[in-house]
Amino acid sequence: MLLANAQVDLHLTLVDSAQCFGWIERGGWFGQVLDGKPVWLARTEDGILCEGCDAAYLRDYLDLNRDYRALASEYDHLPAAKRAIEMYPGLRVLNQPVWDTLVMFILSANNNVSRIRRLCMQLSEHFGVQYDTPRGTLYSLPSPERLVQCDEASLRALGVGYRASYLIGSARAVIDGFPIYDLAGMDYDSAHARLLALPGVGDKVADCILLFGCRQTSAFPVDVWVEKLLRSWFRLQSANRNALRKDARRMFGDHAGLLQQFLYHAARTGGMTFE
DNA sequence: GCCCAGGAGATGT
DNA sequence: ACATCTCATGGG
Repeated sequence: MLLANAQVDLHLTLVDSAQCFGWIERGGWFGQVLDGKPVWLARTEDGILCEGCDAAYLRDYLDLNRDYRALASEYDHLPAAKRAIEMYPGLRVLNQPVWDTLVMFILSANNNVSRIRRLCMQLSEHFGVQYDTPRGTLYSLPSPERLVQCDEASLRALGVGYRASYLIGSARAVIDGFPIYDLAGMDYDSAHARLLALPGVGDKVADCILLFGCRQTSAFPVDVWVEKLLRSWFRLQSANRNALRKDARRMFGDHAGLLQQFLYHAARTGGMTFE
């Protein structure tokens, strides 16, 4: 299946942007299991080649139904914001399966991108479902049901460290009825507050789950890079990261989180420098 | 050895 | 409400 006129840089969006950690790259093809289906993507001159899922699903996952030029124009009054969006025309903010997003961002706490990716792979290869395809083998992340069967020691053996108990505890909560699939339909403040009940989920991880897994486009994750850029580029003087989160949402509006991804990437990769 | 990484949780004030 | 500590692990 060919997805025509797709304005997306697969390597930038799926690998470099640190909003997901499960895609593997092999010979120009990108592979991951999405909602129980092994998916392979590749760029051609005409668009995105896709094996394993239909066009509507992929368009939604890659957020291709959104006008990112219009997004940039929402920030005409904030030059640094507009510049960051226009600097990366191939970067999109993904709409990912919420459980996978929860697992990945529990792993992300106080961790670096390359190691998060490695832990995600370890977890998938040991406890996920294996899919053999003509292009190679892919592994899903473990389901909540599989994860609660793991003991803490076996997860620590993979290198996840103190996050082992968080993974098991959040899996338990989901099995016991925590409404992860309702978060997308809730107002932001309610959804954010509910997520804090899960072990391993604080203010920042909750915002990542809402932004990358629940279509809550105003969710604004504040990590070390975002704190730095908010103070430097936007002169915010909020006392701490929680206050920065609230002030940034107020300043950037309903699509604050989409902007956040461009700002984060510009700061982390040096596309825009600090003074 | 040190500091850092898409921080969270526990404790003390 | 806010400040401080600890928690694994690998890389620079």
